Amino acid sequence: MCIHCDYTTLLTASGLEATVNRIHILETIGNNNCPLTAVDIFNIVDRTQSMNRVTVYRILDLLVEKKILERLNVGSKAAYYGLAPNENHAPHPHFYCTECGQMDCLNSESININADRLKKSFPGEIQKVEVRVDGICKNCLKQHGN
Amino acid sequence: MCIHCDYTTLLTASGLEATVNRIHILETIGNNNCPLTAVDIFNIVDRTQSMNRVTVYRILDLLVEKKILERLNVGSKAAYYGLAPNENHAPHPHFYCTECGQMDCLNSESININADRLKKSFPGEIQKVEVRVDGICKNCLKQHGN
DNA sequence: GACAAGATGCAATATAGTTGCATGAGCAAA
DNA sequence: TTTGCTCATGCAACTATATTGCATCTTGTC
Repeated sequence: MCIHCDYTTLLTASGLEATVNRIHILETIGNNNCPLTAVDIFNIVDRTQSMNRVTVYRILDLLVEKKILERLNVGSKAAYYGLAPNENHAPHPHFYCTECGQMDCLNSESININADRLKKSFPGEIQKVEVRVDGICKNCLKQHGN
Repeated sequence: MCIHCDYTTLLTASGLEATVNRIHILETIGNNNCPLTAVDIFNIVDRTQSMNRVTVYRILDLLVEKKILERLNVGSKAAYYGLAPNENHAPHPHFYCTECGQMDCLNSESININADRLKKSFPGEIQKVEVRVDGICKNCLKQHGN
């Protein structure tokens, strides 16, 4: 997904050490074209480099806090992680298939959002607006259809 | 929150028995002005009517499936449940305070969403568009501020 | 009342994420 | 190079959330 992001730079720019584990996790997410759960990430990373489950959770938490990753949520299930919006990635909505559980990135132009009204009147601080489209993906529709 | 919805009618219209437990759960959610977690609902209901935890989960799942309730999700935490959009309730976005975990309903006009483009081009079936605003609520801002 | 279908309860289990504490790696001053 | 510090990681135990299987109870219908 991301041939533009230099993970080492991303990490050091946020004041984090660019450790092997962090790079592996970022590469795993970046090489995938859709967000992954912590368990997915652990399984993929652990195939080649042994890494502790807890370390995965801790790195994910840290990178979300530093806004290098974004956490996406969906019905009562595990959170998904993808690269956070940055100069190479516009913020974009996600599609979640309620049949197969697949999460996909949608084009940033596919949905138009205007939160100006809210931003003007809201008495708290707004950090982000997350848009998730739920439905049934093409593949599942095909399998069910006939 | 909802003095307009007749829960018994809502249930039977979906082909469900209007059991005491289901009514209690719907009343609990409807009387609250913001979405609640399954644990919240269990605690509230169980104070007056003894009800099994599992029953709460099962009823919530069922009512979400029948689109009487909607399930809202947030970072790695328990799901929240609110009344689903219907003739008395326009679909609306939600605000989630990352400090205190409070979830609130926003006015349906506060954010303008246009998904026409997606709906035209998307190859699957779109069931709903969920919008969640994350940030820090007024109260938490005040406490932190000074 | 007897029956069937569906609802509920209970115990056990599964899944996701967190915590506390010990160890290890990397860096920097002496 | 050694010492000491800081931060990263590992491991085991734990918590929170949700689900399953099976037994029992309720409700509506005849």
